[in-house]
Amino acid sequence: MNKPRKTVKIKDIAIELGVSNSLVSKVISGNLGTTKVRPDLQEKILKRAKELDFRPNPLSSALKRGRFGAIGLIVHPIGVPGSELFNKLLIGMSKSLNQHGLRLWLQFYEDSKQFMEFCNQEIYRSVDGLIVAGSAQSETRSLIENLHKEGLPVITSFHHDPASGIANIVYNAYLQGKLATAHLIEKGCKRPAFFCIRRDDDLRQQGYLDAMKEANLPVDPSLLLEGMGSGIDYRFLAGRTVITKALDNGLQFDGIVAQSDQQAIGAINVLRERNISVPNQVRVIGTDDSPTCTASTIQLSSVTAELQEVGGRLVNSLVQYIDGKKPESQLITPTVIERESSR
Amino acid sequence: MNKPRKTVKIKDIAIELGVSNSLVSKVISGNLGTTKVRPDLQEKILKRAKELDFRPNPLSSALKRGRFGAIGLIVHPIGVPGSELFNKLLIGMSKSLNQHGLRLWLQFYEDSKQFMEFCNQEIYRSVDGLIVAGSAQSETRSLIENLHKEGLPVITSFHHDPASGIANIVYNAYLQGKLATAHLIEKGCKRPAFFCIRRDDDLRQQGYLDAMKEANLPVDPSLLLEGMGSGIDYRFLAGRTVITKALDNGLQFDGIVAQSDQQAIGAINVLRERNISVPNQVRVIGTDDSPTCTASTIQLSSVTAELQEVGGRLVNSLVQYIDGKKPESQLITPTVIERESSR
DNA sequence: CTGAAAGCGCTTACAG
DNA sequence: CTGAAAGCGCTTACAG
Repeated sequence: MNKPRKTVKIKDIAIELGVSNSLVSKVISGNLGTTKVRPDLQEKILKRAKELDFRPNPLSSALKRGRFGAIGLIVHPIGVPGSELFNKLLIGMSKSLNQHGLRLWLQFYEDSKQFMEFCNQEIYRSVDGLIVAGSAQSETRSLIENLHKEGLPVITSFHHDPASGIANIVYNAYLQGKLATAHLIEKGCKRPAFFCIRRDDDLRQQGYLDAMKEANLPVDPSLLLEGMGSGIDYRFLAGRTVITKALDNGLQFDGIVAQSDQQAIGAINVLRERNISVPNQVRVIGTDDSPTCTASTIQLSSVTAELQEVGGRLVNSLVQYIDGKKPESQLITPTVIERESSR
Repeated sequence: MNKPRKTVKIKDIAIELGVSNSLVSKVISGNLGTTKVRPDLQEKILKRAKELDFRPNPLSSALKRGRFGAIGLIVHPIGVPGSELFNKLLIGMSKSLNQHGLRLWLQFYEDSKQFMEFCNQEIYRSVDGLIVAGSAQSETRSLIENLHKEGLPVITSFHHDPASGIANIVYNAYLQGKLATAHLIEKGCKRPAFFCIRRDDDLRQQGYLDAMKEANLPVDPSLLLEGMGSGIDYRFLAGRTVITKALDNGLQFDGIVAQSDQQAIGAINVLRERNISVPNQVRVIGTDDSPTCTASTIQLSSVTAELQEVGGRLVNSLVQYIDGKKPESQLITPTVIERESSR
C-alpha cells in the first residue's frame, strides 16, 4: 500500500486560525448562505487557504452534494481509421469539460456485449451524466433508454435511429451529401457520381438526390455507384474498386461525391492511372476533411464532420441537463472545404 | 437542480434483513477481517444485494479508503495526424483500466502553459496516479517531477529526456530504425536512404546507422536525406520534397527508410511519377504501421509503434506503483510489417 | 459470531 | 456575526 499523500484540509486551516470548519468551508466555497463573515476574517481565511494551496477533496464534496463531478463517455469506435474523427470529438469535449471543471470517464465498446458489461459495472454510478457516441445497435439502444429512465442524464450522438426521448447531437450527414454535391454542381458538374453505401436510409444519398433535384439535374440511376463488397466500406480500396468498375462499364460522369476521404483518394488514383484528369475531367470531393486530404499528391476537397463542435455541444448540453434543463437534439452544419480536386 | 437518482444503499439492505451495516459491508466487500459470518446469513445478504443490484457508492469507499479509483492521463498531441497512434494508446489503456476497475481522467495539453493549468487545477488531486504522454518540454518535465515528489505516482511515455527518477515506458524508436533498415538490407538493399529529422539525438537514425554497420555496409553521408524544411515534418509533402531533391541531385539509392508512413507514401508517389519501380528498383518502408499503409495503391511496409501495448503497460505499471511497487522503465520492441513496397 | 461507533473530508440547516 | 452538529455512504478497528 502506498502512503496516502498528505493534503491540506479544511480542519487544518480552521484550527490554525482558531475558527470553525464551517466558516472556513463557507468562505472558501463562497456559499455564505445566511452567514455574514467579518471582512478581515474572511480575508485571513482566503489568504491562508491560498498560501497552503488548499483544494477541497472533490470526493467529499461530491459525496455531500450527491454529485460526482464527472461524466462518462462511451464510444463505439467511430470514423474510418485515420480519419481522426474520434480525436476531434475528444478534443472538443475536453475543452468544454475543462471549462466546467468536469472530468471524463472514457470507455470503449465494440459490441453490445461490451456495452452491457459497462452497464453492469459500477462505472455509470460514478458519473453525473453520460454521453454515448458511435453507432447504435438495437440492444444498446434499449440499454441506454433504461439508464435514462433510471434518471441518469444521457445524451447520444447517433446518426441513425436515436434512442427515443433522448437528445441526440450529431453533424448533419444529410447536409454533407447535399453540400458536397451542390459544390460540384456549382463547379460545373452535370453528372456527378455518388458512392453509395448499402443501407436504405443513407442520409448523404438523400442529400445528393436533393441537391441534384434543386439544380434541375436528372439523376441517372447508374450514377449511384454500388458494389463495394457486402456492407459499408469507407476505405481506400472501396474507392478503387467502385470507380474501376464504373469506368469499365463505360459510365459517363464528371464528378465524384465520396463518402469518405479514403474512398475519394482511391478513386482519384484509378482516374490518374487511366489518364483522366482531376479536376479538369472529373471533380472529386470526399467526406470528413481528414488528414488524408492533404496527405496526397492532389489535395482533396472534402466536407467536414465538425466533430470538435459536436463534442463541445454534447458536453454543454449534458451539463445543462444535469442542472435540470432538458436538452434539445441538434444537427451541426458541415462545411465544404475546397481544394485542388474540385477547383 | 436534478433530483438525485435513488440508489440502493448498504443501510437499506441492513434494515431489511435486520442486521448491521457493518456486516452487510463486510460480506459484500469480502473483507471479513476477524468476522466469521454464519453461512446462511452471508448467503442471504449476498442474495438480497444481488436482487437489489446493489453497488457501493465508489465515492464513499474511496473517501474512506483514501483512494480515488481513477488515474489521470495527460497527453500532448501525439503522432502524425491520421496515424491513429493516440487512439491505439487509448484503446490499450482502456482495456487495462477496465480490468483494474479504474477510471480515466483525460486531459490534453498543447503547450506547457496548459500543462501548468492542469497542475493548478484540482484534477490531479482526484487521481491515484498519473500518466503523462507526448513530448516533454523542459518546463513540463520539472512540473512532473514536482508532482512526483509530492508523492503522486507518475509514469511517463517520453522518447527524449525523460524526467529523472520517473519510470518511462515507450516503444523502442532506436529499434524501429534498426529493424526497418535491417529489413531492407535483408531484402537486398545495399544503399538504403534514410529520412532524417532535425535533431541531434534522433534514435531512429542511430538504429539506421547501426544496422548498416552490422551488415558491413558503408554509410554514404549523402544517403542521410535532409531538407524537410525547418524542424520535424512527418507529413506527406516532406516525403515528396526530400525524395525529389535526392533524385534531382542524382543520388543513387535502392531503398528508403522513412520516419512516418505519410513521408513514405509521398516518396513513393514521386518515384512512380518518374517511372522508378517500387519495390523492384527502390524498396520503401515507413514508420507507425498507420492506416495510411493500406490506404494507398501500393501497400506500404512499415514498422509498428506498439502503442496499444505501451498503453496497457503504462496502466499496469501505474497500478502496481499505486500499490507501492516502484515501477521500472520499459522499452517496447517494434515489429516490421512486410507489405508490397519492400517485397 | 455480530454490531456499535468512529471516521474519511466536506457542506449546510439550524441554533446561538 | 459564528459555530456545533448532523449527515453524505461506506469501512474497519474494536468491543461485546
